[in-house]
Amino acid sequence: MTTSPAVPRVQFADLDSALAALRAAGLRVTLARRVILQALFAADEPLSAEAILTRAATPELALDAASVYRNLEAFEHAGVVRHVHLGHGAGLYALIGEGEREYLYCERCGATRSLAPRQLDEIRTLLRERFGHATHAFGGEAHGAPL
Amino acid sequence: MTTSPAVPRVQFADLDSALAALRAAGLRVTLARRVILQALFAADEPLSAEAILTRAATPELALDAASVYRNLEAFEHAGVVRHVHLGHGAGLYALIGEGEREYLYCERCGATRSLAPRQLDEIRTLLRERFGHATHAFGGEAHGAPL
DNA sequence: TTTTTTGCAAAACCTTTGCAGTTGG
DNA sequence: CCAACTGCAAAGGTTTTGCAAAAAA
Repeated sequence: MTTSPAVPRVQFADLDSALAALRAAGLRVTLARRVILQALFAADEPLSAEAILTRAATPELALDAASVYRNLEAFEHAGVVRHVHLGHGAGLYALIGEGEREYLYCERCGATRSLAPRQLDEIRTLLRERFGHATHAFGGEAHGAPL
Repeated sequence: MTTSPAVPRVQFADLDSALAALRAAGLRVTLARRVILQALFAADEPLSAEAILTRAATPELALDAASVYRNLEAFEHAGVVRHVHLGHGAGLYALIGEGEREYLYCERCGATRSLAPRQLDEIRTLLRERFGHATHAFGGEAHGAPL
């Protein structure tokens, strides 16, 4: 696998729109919230609270786990992130909105495959037809062929 | 909703075949293992370790949580149960084998809908065709119309 | 008898909560 | 200024691990 260091792939929409969503939800924009969102925007996969803490910690900012959890919950209420579980580990948080991704997790090998939401449209339709569910944020787990 | 107390619904195959599977995997058949499996057979939904502990505890048997976890892990290796997560709570354990069920969990209302495995055949096929997964033990989470 | 399994206790994780001090609007 | 937010510390819930006693084969 090769990487393209000159053209960093921008996976999600901009940070400012996420901050605007926070303001719209009546939340204040703080430094802690900025760096948490930046960590999520920089990653192209869901992050655990601990992973966010690690990535957002800088010499000058003493971010605490409690704040990360409290903020992620606030973000979830504001419709900015969603809280998912892949496998048996800690909960993970992923950005919602423009550029949002869906995830397929392999229980056998632990790999996570990132999908565009549209790639699950057929499955969503089938679920709705068969079981009456208008599924959003579909988070299935599969095991079988490695991802 | 009405119940039929006179005809208890037998949801899964027999306890003896599960015990045979344990022996086949080189595990000993102990009283603790018997009562854990009985609790799972008696329930028609996945149970948490704590739920199993509550249901399996009797005045004469001092079953411990550590034993429940150790045994559920052993059962999983032996192919007798599977370990799933529905929502954000504790892990749940469900029987595998004849009479096995699949579960659809509503993130909005918390309800769990039990399905016959065949009811997911179409979705399994679609997943395999689109993403190359021979999914077994499909454990999707959905939210939308209440279950 | 030999190995596995058990209960108990302690620890490891992950997450939540209380509180006094700080910060954003 | 005032309500919202923060770090710190402590607690809560779930799961794992170490070890000597008990039970299965």
